[in-house]
Amino acid sequence: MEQYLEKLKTSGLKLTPLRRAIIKLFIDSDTHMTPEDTWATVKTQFRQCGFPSIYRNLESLVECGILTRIQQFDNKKHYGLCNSKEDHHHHHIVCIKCGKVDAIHECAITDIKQIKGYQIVSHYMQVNGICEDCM
Amino acid sequence: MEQYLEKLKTSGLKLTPLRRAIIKLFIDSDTHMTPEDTWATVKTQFRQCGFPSIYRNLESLVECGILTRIQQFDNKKHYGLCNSKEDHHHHHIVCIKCGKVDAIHECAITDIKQIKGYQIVSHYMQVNGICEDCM
DNA sequence: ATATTAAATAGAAATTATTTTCATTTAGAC
DNA sequence: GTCTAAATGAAAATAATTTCTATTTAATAT
Repeated sequence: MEQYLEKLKTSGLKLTPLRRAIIKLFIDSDTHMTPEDTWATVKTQFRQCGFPSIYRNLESLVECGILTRIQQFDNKKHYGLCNSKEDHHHHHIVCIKCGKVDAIHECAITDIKQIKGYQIVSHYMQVNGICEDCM
Repeated sequence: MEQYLEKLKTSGLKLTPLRRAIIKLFIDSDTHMTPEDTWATVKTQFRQCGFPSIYRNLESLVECGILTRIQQFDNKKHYGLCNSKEDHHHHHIVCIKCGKVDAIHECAITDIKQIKGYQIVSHYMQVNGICEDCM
């Protein structure tokens, strides 16, 4: 938890009870979640927690590097905890069984200078796999 | 156009006027589009073209390899023409200026056997760049 | 401790995107 | 031409996300 609160502070975001609860939820659940998933759990502790706060916070927490966006092609946003210790470029692997997210530092693109006449600006990579617990 | 119609046939999908128009639109526009973009253009030719047909067809065309899903993190679906000649594993590069999509065959993951105890199942990679025309 | 202030919150309502349902039409095979 | 499963359009429903606004609160300086 400490490392995440540190990131919040660095980004100038306030440590509100809601934010703490969201972060704790991601740490405890160890899976990626949609805004609705998040809200469903958080509202058991904060009876009057609104959707907008969930949506805004999930995005804020991505901005400051605590969460990462996970792609699922199902019309919903998905977020996972970014457990990377380091700050620089990395990707994530997602367990297709339990939804667990892990930072990975393998990256092919850094070696590729030029692609068919394109100038590379950025890239997104998501690896899907099965984690040890789910094998 | 021929190569795409071939893919349709192989997948057992009927060649309807709407499908032909959608494919032609992607060929001509040379950019990725949301269902709404697609509908807006297609309806100039098919006055009574409904949303559901657009949504269904875009997904069908992804299934048979004519289109590919493009990730944009903006709550909309995005589709681009998949111009890969070959059938096997590949990724796409997207021009951040004009939206043009190209197949690329560079792939890092094929070299990586194991990631931190995960068994790799699949991966998605999207490279964003600037194409020659936009440089 | 207390006051201050910009940031964060909840709630309601609005907006936007997507899907379902179903009756009708049509492409492709015979 | 006939047939049949697939595809279509229209309306309505659903689901996801955002906007708006008044209120509250965390963090800072006093």
